[in-house]
Amino acid sequence: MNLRLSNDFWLDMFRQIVSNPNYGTLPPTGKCIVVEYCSPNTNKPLHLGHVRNMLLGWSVAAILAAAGNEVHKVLIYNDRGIHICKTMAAWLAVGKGDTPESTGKKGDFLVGEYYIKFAELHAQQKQNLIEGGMSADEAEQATPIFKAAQELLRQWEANDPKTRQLWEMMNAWVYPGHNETYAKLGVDFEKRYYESETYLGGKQMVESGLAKGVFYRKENGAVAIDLSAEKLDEKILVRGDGTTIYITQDLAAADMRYNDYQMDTSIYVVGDEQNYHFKVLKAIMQHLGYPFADQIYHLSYGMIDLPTGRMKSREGTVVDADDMIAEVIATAQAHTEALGKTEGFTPEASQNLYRIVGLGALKFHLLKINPQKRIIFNPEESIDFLGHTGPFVQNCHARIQSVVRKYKAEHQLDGTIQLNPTDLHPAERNLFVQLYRYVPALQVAAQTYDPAAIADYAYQLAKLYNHFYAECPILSNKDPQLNHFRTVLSLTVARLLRQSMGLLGIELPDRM
RNA sequence: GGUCCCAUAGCUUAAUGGAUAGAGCAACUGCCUUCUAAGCAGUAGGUUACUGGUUCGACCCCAGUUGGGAUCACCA
Repeated sequence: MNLRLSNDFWLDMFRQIVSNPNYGTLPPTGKCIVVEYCSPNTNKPLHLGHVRNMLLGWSVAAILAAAGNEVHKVLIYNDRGIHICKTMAAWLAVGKGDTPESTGKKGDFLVGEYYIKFAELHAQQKQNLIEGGMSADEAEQATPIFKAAQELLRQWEANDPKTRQLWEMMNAWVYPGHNETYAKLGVDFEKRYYESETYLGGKQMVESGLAKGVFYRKENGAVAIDLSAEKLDEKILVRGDGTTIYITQDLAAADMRYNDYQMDTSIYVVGDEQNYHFKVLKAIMQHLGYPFADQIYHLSYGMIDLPTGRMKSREGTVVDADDMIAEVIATAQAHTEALGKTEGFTPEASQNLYRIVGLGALKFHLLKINPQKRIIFNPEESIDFLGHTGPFVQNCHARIQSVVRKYKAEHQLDGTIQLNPTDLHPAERNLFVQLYRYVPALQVAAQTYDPAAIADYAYQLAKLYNHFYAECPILSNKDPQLNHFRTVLSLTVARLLRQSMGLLGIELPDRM
């Protein structure tokens, strides 16, 4: 009796899901959320750490939007500063006028080469100075290449036209390179901020903070705030010489963002090495009385390390995003060909499948893990395509589409379900329950800013479907109503698979 | 030294304070003459780092210990 009532309930629930094309989209909350993710420097290509950052940020934005929020995705470019000037100095020293056009190299990679070149030149020159009798500390600041970089920074800040021109030229090489990587990964930004446009704005905020008595001036003219009540100590906001520092620029950027969006919540997807920085940022914004300050949220994620330790771009030990993407697509191709899955595919369709499966594997691999956990990436070991993976879910979708194609070749699908609840198979009932759990899963993911909750949902759904698929014939029952019902069930599972995996930025192929 | 994060099976991991801690990989056994085997079914593998505490009940909350990581610039 219990079972029967229960089956009635679930069958009714299923009918509602089938007849509601908007199932899984939550009603508007009226809240405006800005998500900043990926804050690259313009002196090198994007690497695997950025990939985690971008996938996480993009996915959280998608989840929040599905949960009924107005979401704006933004990016900030660290396009100025000593790191850029180092690259410029190296290019002036040994670049021989090379450009992406003249070398045929992708712009961000070409610029990145000079960042490494700078480190090499600096190390050499430092060694020479030390051999000449200078102390290591002194030599660190005294190499000709370092001095050239410092001079470029001074000239940049003084608006020297030639320096600005060089800077703009090299940055202009980087942006198309990064854009290509964003496109490959399928991430996008509504608005791009540039530090070169925000870094001066902090001074006004400092003035108003001083006027409000939130900040105070030290003996040497530096401006500070006392955050010892928050266990964050005293923070300097402006140096004794009147120049601003990193935190001040971020305050200015936050202020500018508020002017642009008047958001209720501001999310920063940034690595956990900056936990302290964002605590300070939030505390200062609270002291300054910004309405959204309490809703500043640092979505902190763990670094991706190599088995040998941290990736260091200066030492050339980084895994470049482009290489990673290319490799995972190549691996997808090898697996797919070994399984003979692309018979009858056009070359274009095959390439597209490799791309979808490769990226699916990569994205699922990075998003299924709780963001705060650090990931050790071993380049020797390729990413899995079996078991708890993106391709597992993709394959489930493809086999559903295959069954549905066969049904549609012979019959009409009208979506009506005629089934006696007592005839419900346990595997079918389990699928009903999992379909119903989509909304709670989405709510949890939105509340905790955690795509892993969605990845787990999609995996569970695919796993339950595969069990059903093995247990229950879909097309070969004597009862045509049963065939129809199981096809509708399959279609609905496919829909929720697409919906959930879509929140992770993962496409699902119709054949694989 | 101060602050913060992490620790679950050999490996990677899951679990609003509530049922026998759930998966995947690796290992072993079965299943393609019916819908896609990137799959399914099964075997084996756990003192949830350690010690206490709170609770009717703790992987989960609290305190301490150990191990790993991050951070604490008038750097970014």
